Amino acid sequence: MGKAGEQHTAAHGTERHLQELQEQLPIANARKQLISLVKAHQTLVLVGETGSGKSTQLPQYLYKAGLAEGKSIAVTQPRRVAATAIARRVAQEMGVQLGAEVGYAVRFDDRSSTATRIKYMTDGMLVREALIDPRLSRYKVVVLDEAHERTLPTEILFGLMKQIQEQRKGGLKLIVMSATLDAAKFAHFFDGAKVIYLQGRQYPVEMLYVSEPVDSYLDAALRTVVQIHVDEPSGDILVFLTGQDEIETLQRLIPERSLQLDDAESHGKMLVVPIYAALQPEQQANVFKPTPPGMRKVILATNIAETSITVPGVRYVVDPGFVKARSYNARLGSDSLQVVPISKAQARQRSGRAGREAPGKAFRLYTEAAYLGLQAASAPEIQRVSLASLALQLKQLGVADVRAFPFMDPPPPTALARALELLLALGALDQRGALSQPLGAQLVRLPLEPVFGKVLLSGAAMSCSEEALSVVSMASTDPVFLSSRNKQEVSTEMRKQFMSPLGDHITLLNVLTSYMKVTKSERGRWCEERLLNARSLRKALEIRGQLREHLLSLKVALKSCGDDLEPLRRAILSGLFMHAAILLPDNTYKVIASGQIVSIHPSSVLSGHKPRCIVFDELLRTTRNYVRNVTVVEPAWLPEIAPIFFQNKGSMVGRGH
DNA sequence: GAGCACTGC
Repeated sequence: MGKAGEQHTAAHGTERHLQELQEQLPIANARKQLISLVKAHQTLVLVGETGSGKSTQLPQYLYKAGLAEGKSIAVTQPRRVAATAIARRVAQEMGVQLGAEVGYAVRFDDRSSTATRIKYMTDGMLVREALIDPRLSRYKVVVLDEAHERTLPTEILFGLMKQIQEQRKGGLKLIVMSATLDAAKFAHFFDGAKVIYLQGRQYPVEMLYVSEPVDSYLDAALRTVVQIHVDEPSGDILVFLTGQDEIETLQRLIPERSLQLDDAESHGKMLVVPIYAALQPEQQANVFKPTPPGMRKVILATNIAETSITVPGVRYVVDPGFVKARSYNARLGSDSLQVVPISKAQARQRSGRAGREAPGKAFRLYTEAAYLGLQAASAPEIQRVSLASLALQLKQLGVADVRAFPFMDPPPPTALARALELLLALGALDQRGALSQPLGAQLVRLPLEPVFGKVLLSGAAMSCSEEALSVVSMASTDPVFLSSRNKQEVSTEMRKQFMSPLGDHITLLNVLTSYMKVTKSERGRWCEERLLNARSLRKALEIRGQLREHLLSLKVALKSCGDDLEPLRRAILSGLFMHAAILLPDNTYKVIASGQIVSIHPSSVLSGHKPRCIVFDELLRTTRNYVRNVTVVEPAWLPEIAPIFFQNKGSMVGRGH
């Protein structure tokens, strides 16, 4: 096909860049100014480009200037790796032991002590600390980094900080750090906080757009990769795709296409490496291996390469402009996963990946007009997810009326109403809407969605805490059964040895129970032979251990129900009753709570079976409404286990045929 | 009888 690539044209420079903004400084030159600004203002909004050093340098400046006043500086990050990596680097720069003056705290890993004065942590960890100490009294300064990502915990911290600042009357400084231009919004929310811009260390990236919209972005991506390979000097190519399927397709097509190229007209061979979250760790490691001489690496990535993973050596980015995003329908209580256009902020983030080490080029497989038509940023998480856990935490934080909490962007009223209804139905709230004792108070301590917390606590009450621990831990991790189209039959065969006619939860329990009996050194191989995701199982076991500790501290007896799994299934129902469904004559199911018609997902062990009544974890809308992770229950249990909820639905259960 | 992006406590 020679050089017949996409027609790309250069951008005309209409994009507003940080460089054009006033007061922009390299952080080292701004040191004194920053310190005095923090002294003078209660809240500061810091906009820093990539590589501005704001996350590593600023906390050190403030600490050395004595602004912690004997207390500590908390720096939050949305991701564990960032929190731990930055803490290590800062400890090294300051020449102190990690865990002494500088430390970090993330789930399963606490490297902090009473001596820690600069504490890096995930935003969720700071929320956990606030649940115990709502005034965050051990901190003098809180830094909310990557605020533009608008994660659910950071969202809570925004409102909480506003409240604490009133209570502590200037006793707590807040610094909001953002990589994008949302500064005005943050500043406005925090009553006109001072905004500072910091210069970064990023090389220029040339933006290239297609001149006409493309029919198929996958085709266009393939052609563009080949075009770059033929026309451009050395440097690796990063392609953003929406999922495993697309990655596997291009993984097959790129080598086929490159066979048709003469080595003379291109720069050696292309080495195609995939990267996505579900990929096994050993294969993930391939993206970090240096590109062999005379070759060009083509990285096929999901969104994981947008923020979580930085691949070295990338000079060219190919961006089709789409992402697979989850959205939550509060009214129906269902999720859907759809391929949608990215936002301008995401487009900038993606193209920025070409300029980490040298000037680069970004090939956008959409027109410049299309770019200008994208929404500025994707909707914050709070607009897109179930708010049950958030509402529960706000109650613990002393917010009597969660609707009146100072949200930066208020969540949809229906979503908040649904969350409160669910908490009431679970028994986590009393009739006045306060946290119930002891259930509500126990649920808020557990690092689980409230529905799964309820499963666990009911399991404990029904003398099957050991089994409930396993079920809930397995439900909290990524799928354990590896799925790849080519290994389909083997995978199904392997699953049989764990399969239970009682459903997926019991099947998952069987997997974890077997896994726990395997010696540590054998576990990797054991998983490999059975096509099980080793990482998921390792994580499930970690979660299980942590939850077990929680049960012990709640003084809950740890018991096993042995072979009689009825109490366990009742426990599962006691948390998931909103997701109970009854068989209809046409072999579909009707969700009792919402009236939705659903089918059992073909990946479920119950697919093809027709139990009269089921409960499930998740309702996903794709080609149909599918439910996943399903357990068989008895219709008669419904009014026993959730009497208030099923009082008026009794007749419907009876009709269940 | 399909096909799930990514985080986190």
